[in-house]
Amino acid sequence: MTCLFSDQEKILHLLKGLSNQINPKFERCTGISSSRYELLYHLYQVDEVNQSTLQKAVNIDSAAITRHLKQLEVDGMVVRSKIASDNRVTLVRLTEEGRNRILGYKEEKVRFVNTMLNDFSKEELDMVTTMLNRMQNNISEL
Amino acid sequence: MTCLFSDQEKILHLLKGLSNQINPKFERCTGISSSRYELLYHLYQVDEVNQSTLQKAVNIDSAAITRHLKQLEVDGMVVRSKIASDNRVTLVRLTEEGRNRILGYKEEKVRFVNTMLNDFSKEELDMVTTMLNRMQNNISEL
DNA sequence: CATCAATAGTTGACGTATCAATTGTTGATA
DNA sequence: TATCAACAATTGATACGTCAACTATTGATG
Repeated sequence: MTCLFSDQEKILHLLKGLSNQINPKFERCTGISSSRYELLYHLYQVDEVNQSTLQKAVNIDSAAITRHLKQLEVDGMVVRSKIASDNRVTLVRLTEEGRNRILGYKEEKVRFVNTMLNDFSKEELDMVTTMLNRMQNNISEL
Repeated sequence: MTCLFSDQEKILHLLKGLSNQINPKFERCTGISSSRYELLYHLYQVDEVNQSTLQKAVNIDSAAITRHLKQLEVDGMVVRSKIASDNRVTLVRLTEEGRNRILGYKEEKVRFVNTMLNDFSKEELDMVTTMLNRMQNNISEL
């Protein structure tokens, strides 16, 4: 089965395939979805934020943010509260429970990424990073 | 807003963000989803295949394959037929219509990938390709 | 001060991917 | 030949992400 894709096209295919595989595997390995993890981990660092800055940090649609946070609140990982000075915004913060659990997830995540990037040198890591960033920039205004 | 992620973790984040952006943009630019495109394009090359080999080529879940092909059949891009020698398999092939349309999509796709990889040298393309392949291998048995 | 554009968050509709379970068929083997 | 494991395709449940439309609030400008 020959492949008539150009090099460029192959990269698109690879990218798609890789990230389709990552999500389920990440969750199986760590016990949490990668989006949820990023939300929690960001909260871990900043203590308290409103949703829209959280949205920018994690870079997924705000509709998805709302739904994730609602579920994380049900799960007791997160509390949401209104702020008096501006009734539009809702602040989000980790609960004690969430703060504790995130540490376990973090460990599993590190194990996961280390497996994935197991044989990568420091230089290679830098290279992929900048390349992925360049791709992102190149399509950012489409 | 400082970022306490390790280099490895950033790559995961980038990968996710990139591929989340790619899918909607690809569809806006080309007029077809990237999965559908890959299915059609593969069919264009092989003339006729059964679904499971198509599934392996495109590398998405067989449930998704079934649904895509059903819709593509409704859209008149594809025909599915049974084979006498083995009643389990269904063969898929492009219609004339599909065969014509894929060419237009192909052009738009090439334009899209060229934009995304606009400033990449041949060496860089090779490098990303092998790196993405390595990552895929590294997580393949998780 | 009234109006109106901008902002924060939410909801609904939709597309797509996964996994698990199911149906129907085939082929090997006891 | 009857049984049973393997296989192809399908379906149902679930999760995630996007976009577009909507609500409520805020703040600036006439």
